[in-house]
Amino acid sequence: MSTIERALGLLEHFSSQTPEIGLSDFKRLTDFDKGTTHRYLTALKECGFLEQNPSTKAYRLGPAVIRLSAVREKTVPLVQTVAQYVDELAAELHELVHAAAPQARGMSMLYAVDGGNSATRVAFDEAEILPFYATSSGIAQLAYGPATMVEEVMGKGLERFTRHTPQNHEAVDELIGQTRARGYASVDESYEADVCSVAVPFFDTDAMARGTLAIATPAARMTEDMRRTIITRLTQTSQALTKSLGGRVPSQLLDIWPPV
Amino acid sequence: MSTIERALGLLEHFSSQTPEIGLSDFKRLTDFDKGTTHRYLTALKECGFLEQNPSTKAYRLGPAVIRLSAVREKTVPLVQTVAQYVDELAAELHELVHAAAPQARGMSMLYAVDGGNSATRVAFDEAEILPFYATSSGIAQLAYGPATMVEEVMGKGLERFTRHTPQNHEAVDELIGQTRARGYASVDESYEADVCSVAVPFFDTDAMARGTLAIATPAARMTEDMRRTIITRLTQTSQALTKSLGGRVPSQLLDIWPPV
DNA sequence: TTTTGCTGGTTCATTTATTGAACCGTCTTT
DNA sequence: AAAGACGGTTCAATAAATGAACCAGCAAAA
Repeated sequence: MSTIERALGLLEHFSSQTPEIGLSDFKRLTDFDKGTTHRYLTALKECGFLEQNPSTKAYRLGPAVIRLSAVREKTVPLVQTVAQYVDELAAELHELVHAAAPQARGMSMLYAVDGGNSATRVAFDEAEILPFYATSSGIAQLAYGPATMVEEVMGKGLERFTRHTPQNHEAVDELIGQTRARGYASVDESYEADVCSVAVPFFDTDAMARGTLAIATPAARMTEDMRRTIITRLTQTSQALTKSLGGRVPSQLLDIWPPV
Repeated sequence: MSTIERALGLLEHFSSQTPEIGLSDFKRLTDFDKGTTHRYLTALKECGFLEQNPSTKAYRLGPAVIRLSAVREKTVPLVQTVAQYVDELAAELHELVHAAAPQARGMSMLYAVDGGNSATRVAFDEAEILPFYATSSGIAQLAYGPATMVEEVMGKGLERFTRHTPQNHEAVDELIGQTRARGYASVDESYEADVCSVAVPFFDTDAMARGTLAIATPAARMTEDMRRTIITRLTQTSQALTKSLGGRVPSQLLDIWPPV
């Protein structure tokens, strides 16, 4: 792993639970040398990706991420398009609805709405990078994305999250095959205990998965009826979103997904 | 400049005008070796900061900036607070209103609204990093921010943007002094020809400038009356915003700024 | 009050990763 | 057909990165 990747990896430690992180905390989180860590933090700060809280000296995400996010949305307005579809689904089904996009080592959150009105809800963290092989979103992306993404996953070890996490590449391949056969991914309790989800891809102009739409519920609420409703609404929404983005649903899915 | 900083510097080349950039274009923009540039782009892509357009192979900003921006706003909800004040000022004064935050080498855009309803407007680019010494926002930040920021600017060369750009550190010091005396910065036509602006800081709990609010107009529309109105509304809005953020306006400004 | 332990931060001899000139395959232009 | 441009790769030489040891300041424990 290059110096650049090691430094940027520090940014992945921030979340709602850890808004600020000190130098020594970073050392503990990463097992990097403190001097090395300090140099990475200083470089990230110099470029605006981090800033220091003046009173605690702890580091937090800086203005560069706001600026670059605005540039990205201005130039590739994906979140603003996705948002309206996610808002609508969340208002209708009253569960956690989220959109994610692939990056090299997992699915990166784009937009999420917790439409839940129940006492029990699926916890959500926008910092999360969902592993490809252990989540519905990830498996949906692998099933309908470039073959090279599957090859990359097959070349790596599989970290275990719950007792249902796929433990070998054959199991992952089986999930991918299943997803291709039925037009959606549903990998229950594989990444988080007691959480069930369904995900579908949405598509680019080259009919490759550009990202995914997913709905997650506590296991108790994912009845057969609920699952059918979710599948129907996700496949419909994906077709509308793909069309909005000027993308193209691959023909093998047009045969499986009910038309809108 | 470290390898990390050189790599991250590539991200600053994206804007509305350049949504995608190819490897060879990056080489021309940066004068880095093509092999070196490719390695930087690959590392940034691996971490989700860049993605490649499948059809053109050109690079564009990736999903990591969206995710980290969401994390940053969740943990330090500055943009969402600032946005309502900027929206209100833009609707009222019908000019370009923007908020920016400091990073090491300039002011980074947080949020902007072009409230203009005239044929002539100030062009705006959210990718922009405003140099401290040549913009109203930058000078306002230097005047009311940590002394170390002024020292850093004084230790560097001053690039010229227009014929009004301050050409030596004495001139910058004079602008800072003037800003401290009157409670706002107004550095006209120094960064862009024919553009006038006024900026004020807003404050953190330690009474240090956390960022700035600014209004920019074409020179022809910045009449004496307009300037007075802008100054009044900016100082009032900064006090309200600082209060919303739980910050503290320094006492020397409370003597200058009219109370709300 | 003194000692210990923790924080953020710095230094520089040693080590490792980075660098960039030269090269490659593919596609477009002349 | 040849030249030129693109994205991308290789590896000997080079420069940057590394991390153990150290620092000052502050808080906690003895």
